Amino acid sequence: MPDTATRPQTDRDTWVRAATQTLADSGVDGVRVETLARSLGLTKGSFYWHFKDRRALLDAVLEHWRDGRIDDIRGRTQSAPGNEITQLQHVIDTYSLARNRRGMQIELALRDWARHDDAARAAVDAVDSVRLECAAALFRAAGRDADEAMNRSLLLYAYVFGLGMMDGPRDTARPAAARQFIANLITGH
Amino acid sequence: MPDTATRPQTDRDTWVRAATQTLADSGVDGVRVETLARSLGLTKGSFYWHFKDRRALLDAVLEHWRDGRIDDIRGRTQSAPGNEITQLQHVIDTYSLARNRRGMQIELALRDWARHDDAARAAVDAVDSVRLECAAALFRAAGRDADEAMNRSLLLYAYVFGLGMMDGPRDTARPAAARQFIANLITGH
DNA sequence: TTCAGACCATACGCTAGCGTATGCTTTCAT
DNA sequence: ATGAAAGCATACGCTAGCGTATGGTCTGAA
Repeated sequence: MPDTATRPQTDRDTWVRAATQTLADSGVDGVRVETLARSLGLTKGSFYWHFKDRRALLDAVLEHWRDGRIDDIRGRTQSAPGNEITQLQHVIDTYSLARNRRGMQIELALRDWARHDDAARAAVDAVDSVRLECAAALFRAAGRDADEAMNRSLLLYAYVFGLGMMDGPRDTARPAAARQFIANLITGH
Repeated sequence: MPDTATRPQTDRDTWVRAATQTLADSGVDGVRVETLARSLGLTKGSFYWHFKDRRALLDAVLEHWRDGRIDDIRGRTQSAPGNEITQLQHVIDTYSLARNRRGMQIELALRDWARHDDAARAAVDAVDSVRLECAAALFRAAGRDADEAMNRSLLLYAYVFGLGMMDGPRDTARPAAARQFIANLITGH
């Protein structure tokens, strides 16, 4: 019994992972099934056995990303004893630091994709709403009222993604003092 | 004497403008010379008379955008009597409001393009550095020291572009109170 | 008038990529 | 052992798009 639900996924996931990588590097339009096949040492014959068409692959990428992000966010913002602000600052660092560059690349590629594609838009929106809600919960736990909590959350995420966009592939890490100053403005400390 | 410098530009500009429009709507990869030609009621024969190749058109788009932006920014931040903060808040509104959606679409398309293309990266960087410097000058005029001025400028622009990215084609204008709260956090009032 | 050059259309060859059709192996249950 | 299905390769037709070649028209200057 090959795990009637999970087992047949592993091969599909190979394609999904490769597609995600290409997405991060070259954008959606860079995700081509023949190119992907070559980079995997396979051919289209394989691809079209696992997926109906190119669109099905893209949808799988979206689903995979969305679920992974939501799990990650939930794990990252749960269980805050009394140091919610520290936790929020950590969230900022997670996104704005040079490490995790890959995650940011995927974010940016997805968000650009979302400008033309409804499914991508839906995935991004779903993740954003979880992110905003979780961050707002932390702000509320730190004593802010509901409106302010949401506004600060919005500022937080808009800032980190905007920064990722402006910085491009620059590895010039910004001075820690600068990062700290901005983080304090956002969190209010 | 047909303006040996400016006159021959007008026809080229027709292509550049159309390309910029398509860029905003569909990203760089949507800018195709045959498609563009059709939408202009022309053919490739015309295009390849004005441009060496597709790349030349893209470079012209970059140059046109860069010069236009820099002029605009300079005009928008010059001549600040004593109300620099008001001026900065106006900059935030300019970008984050639903109007001027087109400008934001171009920004986002260019910035995504800049992730893979060095020339686009250079154009974006050039504009950003002018923007940041001008905004920082306003902050300094409002009494902030050089470091803080630059940090707040960075926060300001990262926020507006990040917001543009998160909002997508949503026309749900955010409540004025929310926008005001965030603008006050950024400017420090 | 006539000739040059600006401006544009038509037609061509070429490539990348999509999706389909078909056949070859390997595995696994009967 | 054998038939079915999983998993993959090969070969095909088709389209969009690039860049080139070539020829047409129209205008202004000599």
